[in-house]
Amino acid sequence: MLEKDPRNISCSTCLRRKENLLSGIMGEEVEHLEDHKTCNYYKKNQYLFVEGSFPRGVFCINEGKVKIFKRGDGGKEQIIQIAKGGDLVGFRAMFTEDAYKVSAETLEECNICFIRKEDFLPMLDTNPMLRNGILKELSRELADRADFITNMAQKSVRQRLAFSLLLLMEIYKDEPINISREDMANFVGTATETLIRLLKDFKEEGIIEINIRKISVLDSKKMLYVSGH
Amino acid sequence: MLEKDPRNISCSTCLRRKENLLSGIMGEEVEHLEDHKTCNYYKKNQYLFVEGSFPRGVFCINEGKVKIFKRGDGGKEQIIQIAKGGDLVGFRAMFTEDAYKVSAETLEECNICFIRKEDFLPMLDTNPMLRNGILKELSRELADRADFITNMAQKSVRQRLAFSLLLLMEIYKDEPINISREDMANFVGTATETLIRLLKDFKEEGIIEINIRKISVLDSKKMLYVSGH
DNA sequence: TGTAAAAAATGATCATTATCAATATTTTAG
DNA sequence: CTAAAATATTGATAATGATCATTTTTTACA
Repeated sequence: MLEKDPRNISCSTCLRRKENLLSGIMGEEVEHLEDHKTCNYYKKNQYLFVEGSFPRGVFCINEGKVKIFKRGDGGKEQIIQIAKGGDLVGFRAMFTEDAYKVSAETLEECNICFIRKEDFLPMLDTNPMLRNGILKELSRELADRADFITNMAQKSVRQRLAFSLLLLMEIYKDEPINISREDMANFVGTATETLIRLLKDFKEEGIIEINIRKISVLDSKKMLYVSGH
Repeated sequence: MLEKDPRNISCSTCLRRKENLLSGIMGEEVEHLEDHKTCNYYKKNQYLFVEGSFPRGVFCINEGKVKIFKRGDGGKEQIIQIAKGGDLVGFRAMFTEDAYKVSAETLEECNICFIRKEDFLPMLDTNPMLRNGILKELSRELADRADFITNMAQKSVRQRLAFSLLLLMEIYKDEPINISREDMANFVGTATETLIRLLKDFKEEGIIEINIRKISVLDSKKMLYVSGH
C-alpha cells in the first residue's frame, strides 16, 4: 500500500530524482521545482494522458509502473514501454508542440509528480546538463526502438516473449512480474491465448514459475538463450 | 548521373540546408560550417557508418537515398528508415557518446556532406533554434517508431506493404520507387518471396505498376485503404 | 462472504506467412 | 557483347500463430 497523500515528497531529498534526468538540477532550481511540482496518488488503471490530447507538462514517477501504449487502427493496444519509479514520462510531445501520439496508464497504484511545461522548459535553456541528458535519453530510446522493431520483424513470438520477460524482470527488479496476460500480450505483440500457451511451455521447461498471475524467472541464462540473443 | 566532385556544394546557398534542421544556423556559423564540412560522392551500396563503430560527426545528404538498418541476430537486415536528400543522418549516436546501434548504406549514388562532431556539437550550445529543432526531430522520430512498432505488431504483411509503399512514394516523390525486393522486404519485415507475391497481387489489382523493378503507385487512395489506415 | 464480472486457461481449427527448391530474368564485369 | 553473378520470380510445403468457442479460476464489491 502506497502513501495516499504524497504531497510531502520533496525534490531536494528525492532519491529518484538524484538518479534520473533531473539530477543535474541544482540549488535554487531544485527549490523552484519543489515549490511548483504537484504530486498525486493514482489508483490502478488511471490515465496520465491520452493519445490526441495536448501535453501540459511532464510526469515524474515516484512509485509504481506505468504503461505507455498506442492504439492500433482496430483499437488494440500496443505497449511501447513500461515506465517505473524514477522515469520521466510524457516529455517528448512537449518538444514537438504536438498532441500526444501515445497514452499512459498506471499498471498499479502509483505516486507520480507533475511538473508543468512552464516550469520545465525554461530549465532547458539554463541547464546544459539537463539538456544533454535529455538529448542522450531521447537518442537512447530511439536506439531501443530500433531494436524493438527488429525483434518484432525477425523473432518468433516465443523469442520475443523470452526477451520481454527479461526486460520485465529488470523493471520489476526482485519482485515477481505482476502484469495482466492481456497487457503482456500487447507488449510482446501477440494474442493473449498464444502468450498463455507459451508461458505454460516456459513453466514446464522450468524457466519460470507462476503464482496466481505473478511470474518469476528462475533461469535467466536459459531465458536469454531462448530469446535468441 | 551525379556530380562526382561535389566539393563546390555551398552551405550558404544550399537549398537542402534551408529546409532541414540546420536552417537555424546563421551568419558566421554558416561560414564556419562551410569551411569545415566536407562533401563526397558515394557510389551505390557504400557504407556511411557501421553498427558498433563510433561516430565522428554527422552526415547531411545532399542527393540520393540512404538506408538505415540494423542486423538481427541472424545477420538479417531490418531497415528502420530510408533517408533522402536534405536529411541529417547519424547524429543520434553522437549524443549518447556510444557506438552506432544501426548502420547506414547508400541505396543509389549520393552526394553527402560530413560535419565533424567538433564542428557540430558546439553549435548546440550557441544556437537554441538548432537545439530545439533537434529535440523536436528526435521526439518526432520517436513517435514514428512507436507507429512502426504498432504496425509491425498488429498489421498483416499485406497491410504493412501497402503502408510502406505509401511511405516510399513520399520518399521517392514523383519518381518511381526504385529499391531492391530484398531491401523492400527488409523494410516491411517479411520474406522476399512473400513480398514479391504481394506486389504481384497489387499489380493485378491495378494499385501499382511495375517496370523492370521500378514501382509506381497508381491508386494511392486504394493503397491507403488496403493499408488499413 | 457470496456472487457477478473479469481474467486466465484450454481446445480445435484455420489463415498467413516462412522456408526450401527450382527457374527465369537482369545486371555486371571482362 | 557475352558469360557469370546477382536478383527476381514461381511453386510446393510446412509451421507458426490467430481466431473462436468454452471452461475454469480469480477478483471485485454489494
